[in-house]
Amino acid sequence: MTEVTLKEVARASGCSVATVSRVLGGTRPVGPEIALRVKEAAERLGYRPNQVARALRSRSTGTIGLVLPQITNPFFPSLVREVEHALHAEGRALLLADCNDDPTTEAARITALLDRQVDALLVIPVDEKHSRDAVATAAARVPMVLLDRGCGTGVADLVATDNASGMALVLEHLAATGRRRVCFVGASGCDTAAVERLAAYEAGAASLDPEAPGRVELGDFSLEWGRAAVDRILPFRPDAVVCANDLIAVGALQRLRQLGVDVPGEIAVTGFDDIPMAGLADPALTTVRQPVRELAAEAAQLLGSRLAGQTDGPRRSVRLAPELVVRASSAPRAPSAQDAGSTPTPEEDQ
Amino acid sequence: MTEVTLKEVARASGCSVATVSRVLGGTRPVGPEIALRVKEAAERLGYRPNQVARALRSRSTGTIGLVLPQITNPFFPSLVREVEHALHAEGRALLLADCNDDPTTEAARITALLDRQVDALLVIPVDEKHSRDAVATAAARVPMVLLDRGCGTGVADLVATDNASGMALVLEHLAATGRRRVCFVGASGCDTAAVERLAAYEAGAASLDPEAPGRVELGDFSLEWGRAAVDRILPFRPDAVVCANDLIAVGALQRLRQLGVDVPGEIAVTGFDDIPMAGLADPALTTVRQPVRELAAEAAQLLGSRLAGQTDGPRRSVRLAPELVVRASSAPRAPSAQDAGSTPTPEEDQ
DNA sequence: ATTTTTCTGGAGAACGATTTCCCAGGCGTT
DNA sequence: AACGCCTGGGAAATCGTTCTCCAGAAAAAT
Repeated sequence: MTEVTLKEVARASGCSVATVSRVLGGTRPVGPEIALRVKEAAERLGYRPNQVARALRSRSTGTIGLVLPQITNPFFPSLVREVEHALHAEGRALLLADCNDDPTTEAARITALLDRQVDALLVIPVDEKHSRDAVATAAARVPMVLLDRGCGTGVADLVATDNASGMALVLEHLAATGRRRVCFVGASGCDTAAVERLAAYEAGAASLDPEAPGRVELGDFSLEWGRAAVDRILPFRPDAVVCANDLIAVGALQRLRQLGVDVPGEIAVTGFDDIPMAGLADPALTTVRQPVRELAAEAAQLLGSRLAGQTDGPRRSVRLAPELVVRASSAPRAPSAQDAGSTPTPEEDQ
Repeated sequence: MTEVTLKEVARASGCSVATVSRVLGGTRPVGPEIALRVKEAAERLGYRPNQVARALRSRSTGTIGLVLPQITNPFFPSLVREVEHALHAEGRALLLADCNDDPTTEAARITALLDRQVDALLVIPVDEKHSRDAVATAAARVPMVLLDRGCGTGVADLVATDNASGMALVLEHLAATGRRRVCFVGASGCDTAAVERLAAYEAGAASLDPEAPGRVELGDFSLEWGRAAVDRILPFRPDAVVCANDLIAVGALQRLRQLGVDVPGEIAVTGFDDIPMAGLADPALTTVRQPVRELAAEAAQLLGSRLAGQTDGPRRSVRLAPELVVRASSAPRAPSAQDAGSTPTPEEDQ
């Protein structure tokens, strides 16, 4: 019933532990008949190498830590899933830490994982500024890849979606479908997703309609904020509401429906992320799909190359292009001319 | 830059590694002045005990493995979150494994975690039958607690929601609000959640209306099935649709809305789990809230007691009572008498 | 035939902590 | 004063691997 160790396999096959280790690990050539005896004995006894002992000796646990703000954020589960699969495919395991959107616990989780001798860290930082210290000191000790969100510059490698081009896709789409008075509902948070999407919106919106830049409202990445923001932007009579993520957008949709506003007839609504809920909203939400699988694969590969010795190259920053998913919430307006009172756009009822 | 070890602390404080270990671990009393020297040196050097070495010696990694079917199933993230917090609160870490709803990869993940010397396993089994072998053999090696779903009897400890009483709450509620022709949309899967909820429905529905047992349709735990199932039960003109989980229910709501059926006016819809999406559906979904935090806490505590030596007691099975969350989707019908044709219930318009 | 290289296998030292065993004093008892 | 007990501390074994030496034999080169 007790654990089968190398020593027992050695005894059973009549040779030394060194030889057994060599046979099983393929480290050095071993005579064919002894190799066979060893393999048989190991098989027969059901030997499984003790990863802890192996880790102690080889100074590598084969474990990767993943620290994220909140697993309950609906964008993360699919990301976690892909990361887990990518890591398991190379024989590594995933230590998961949820830090409740709090930089302090984030720091605590990071040191806890370092104490456990993780080979590397994947971190989705909570806050661009407040996460920085913990991330930087940790990055000095193990390879670290930031995922989905950045954390200052030059602190660690980064794999993230190209928020700017995603937002540009949204604005082009809205422009192409005749929307002119666009508002933005974003988050005032200090994570890079919030910052970059806002910046990209402002850049794009300015070029879209220079003299009448859209109204910008900032709250947090929540459904409740989406609902509340609608009441604050409605007086500006927008014909499109660009939201910084899908949760906000779904909240906005709910409130608009409650107020009897026609979406997409009067107002188009767009999100960002393409969480599962987006396709199920009513109307289905036009959004920007993050390349989740590719993000995970890229992060895993980058991590792998850092672990394989490329530990001192320059910091890499990989941006993956997202994809626009057009759904009902931004469908072109039927020529109902219902909103002729506010901003008459003569070319729309040709 | 290199790792600070016990030996270095010993040298810096002028005593042996044994003494340092005793001071820091509090294993045995040590003279006050030496203890102080040691603590100062450890602090000054920034000593952090190497958990791998500690694990090898003490035969305990402080790591718990969690194996679940699919992290993307919207019920699981909150459960994972609570489990993670409960474990971290006692200084343990969580190794996460997602097995893609496949019993074969589930078995592979379990052995991978065992090879990593996890102290115990938390498993949400994919399938009551096909998961059994892997779970049973693993349970023979480490403490194991099944979470949310069972896996045969007597295989391992179990902490789960009392599905039967949850379903009973739903049926009582529907009966109390005057629903008579109830249909059930469930899952034909072999996990205990599906089985128990179906069984409880059949028991409760029979006692509710003995001569006209409701129609039962079985598919899987998905939104798509919820949509499809609506078309199959509508010919039976139900006034309530009980769904085995929230995903099915939300799918059903969508299809019913598409067909122009009034919910809850004509038909009430209920779900199970209370995933975040439930409160956001339109109409908001009446459902059964699983006590997620309590499930996690109970599982962690049970695991703790097993790890503390209670390894040979009888298998425990803990069932936690869920809570009915009444929302709009099952509101009592306004006395509009719109459905007078199907099942006239004279007492409802008093 | 002798020297050098290669090749195979074993003995044993790490890895970094915990823990057992042992020893040197200090104190109390007879 | 002698003996035993208790206390505080160090030396060393241990956990299960990996890996570096080292020794002997066989093969190759001189």
